[in-house]
Amino acid sequence: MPNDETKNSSKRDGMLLILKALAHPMRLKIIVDLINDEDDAERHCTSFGLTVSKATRSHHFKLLKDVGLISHIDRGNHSLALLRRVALEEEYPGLIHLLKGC
Amino acid sequence: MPNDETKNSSKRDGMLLILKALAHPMRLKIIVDLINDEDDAERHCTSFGLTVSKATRSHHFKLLKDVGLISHIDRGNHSLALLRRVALEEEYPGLIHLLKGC
DNA sequence: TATAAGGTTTGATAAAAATCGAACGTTTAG
DNA sequence: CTAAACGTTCGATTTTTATCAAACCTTATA
Repeated sequence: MPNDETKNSSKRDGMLLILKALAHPMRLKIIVDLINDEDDAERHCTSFGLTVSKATRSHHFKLLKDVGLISHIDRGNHSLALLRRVALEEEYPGLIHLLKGC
Repeated sequence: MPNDETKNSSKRDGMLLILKALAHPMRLKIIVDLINDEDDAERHCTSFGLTVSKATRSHHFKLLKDVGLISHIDRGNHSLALLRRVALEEEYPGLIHLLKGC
């Protein structure tokens, strides 16, 4: 059974990944846009107005998915992003509210 | 008068700086330690158990101060860090609570 | 099924951050 | 006042992250 130090440290590691993922202007914009869309609609990856190559765009969405901020529906020639709102609220309570105003 | 887009974007810029500052294991540990110290004591920069050179340590504390997470009292041969708890709670409500558990 | 329209992966390059040693500054102790 | 102790700044290096073009993959459509 892990002691408190271990528990805290692993929890902090997860938080660190989230913070790293958010610490980039494009990725932060994506997440904030998704948060501010109350309808929780699936969004095309191209619908965020990002002015980078598709390779770079793909890189950022993969990163956001890998840390659990979004789920990512891959339909081959069609890529959709969806905020993991409920899961995030449970795992990192307050995170969404913190970013909401941005 | 700035429109919403401008307002949001500058608010997001501030948030981005905070997120970047927190997106490093040492800096996150420093802030979480300060948050979990309910007494809001001033802490020696050496008291966080960071295993880096003093130049690097100084670099991280400067960064945390520059984004407003801590205030930094420089007494020449003595450096103290203090969480800007009230200001942070006002400017980024929920941030401290979010990090508290880590 | 062939082709077009995305998205992803790979490999290379560019940009940003972290790190350290050395030189310097400031305070305190002797 | 001098030396010791500690923090900061500077310059150079290393490590990490971001970026893109090209090749490839997946789906939809003619």
